[in-house]
Amino acid sequence: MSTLERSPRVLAAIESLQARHERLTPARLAILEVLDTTDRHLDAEEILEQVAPQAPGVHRATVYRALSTLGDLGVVTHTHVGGSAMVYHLTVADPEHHHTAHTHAHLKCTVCGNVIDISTTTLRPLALALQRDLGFMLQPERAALLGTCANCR
Amino acid sequence: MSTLERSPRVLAAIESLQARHERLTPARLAILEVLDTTDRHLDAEEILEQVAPQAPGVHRATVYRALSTLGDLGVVTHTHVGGSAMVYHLTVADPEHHHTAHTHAHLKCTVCGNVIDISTTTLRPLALALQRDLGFMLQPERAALLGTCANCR
DNA sequence: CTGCTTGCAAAGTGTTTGCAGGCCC
DNA sequence: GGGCCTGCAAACACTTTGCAAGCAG
Repeated sequence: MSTLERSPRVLAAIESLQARHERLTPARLAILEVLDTTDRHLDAEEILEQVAPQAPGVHRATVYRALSTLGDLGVVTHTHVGGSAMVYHLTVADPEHHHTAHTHAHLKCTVCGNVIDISTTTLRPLALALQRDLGFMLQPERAALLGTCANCR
Repeated sequence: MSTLERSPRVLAAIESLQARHERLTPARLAILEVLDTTDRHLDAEEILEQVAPQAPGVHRATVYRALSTLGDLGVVTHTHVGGSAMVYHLTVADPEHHHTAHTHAHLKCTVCGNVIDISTTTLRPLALALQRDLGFMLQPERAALLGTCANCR
């Protein structure tokens, strides 16, 4: 009764899987739906917990392997934000206009640990400067910027 | 014969230790000198290796504990650059003009793994924007920016 | 059926901690 | 000589991997 409603983002992810002849397994589907449902950034452990009701018995290692595969496909983005575990989220924002996928960078408050998303457009000037001066091509969606958030100042 | 030459940076660090009534042990001194000597960013394992000749028998756990203490003192800065181990370096650039200590941010190439230092002045516009728009106070020296370096493009 | 995926368990990194003894101040 | 610091070993958090069985296509 819950597998009937599939969000466009999950459908797009499934298409990506099939386009690359990757198999659509219960574990992978459950992970995609967990990532689609949440608005937070989840680490592997949290994903495992939230996958359990949908697909009982899914193993920790399977979560890691699935996330790795989905990451290779570009369906999922992983970010390592200072000190803690890797966090994952869906890459695709809109299947129809995937060229406008709204990627984002991450701020992490070193006090409360919260992760704040910021649009990559905020980083564009910096990215251009780095490219111009150093030939360094920034991947803004994988940037992890540490600091103190407004609440914790 | 090797402990005779102590760089100003190490001397400043020792002063900081003593000012806080922290003890100057062989392990701590050796770590400071290793960090002072190198121009790279070392992780705990590398520090351990390089400390060995100076202070044989120093244990891994001691390195971590010393780095933690030195970090609390502000003498050492630690940065967690995407995916790999924490890296450490001396904070103080110049004991005479410590208000001009040349802090830096870190770029990491996701292909070759190299860490590139950039001056925090490059990040100033971004820092100001984040502060203005979100009240987020960026700590530029702990920023870890991922991307592709000029060589690996 | 074929072989990609999974579950399980074990190993692999990177880091922290409890405890008894040692050494700095 | 008091108490911080260390060595040791074990625990810890996170992630990867070898292998045999399972299921998607």
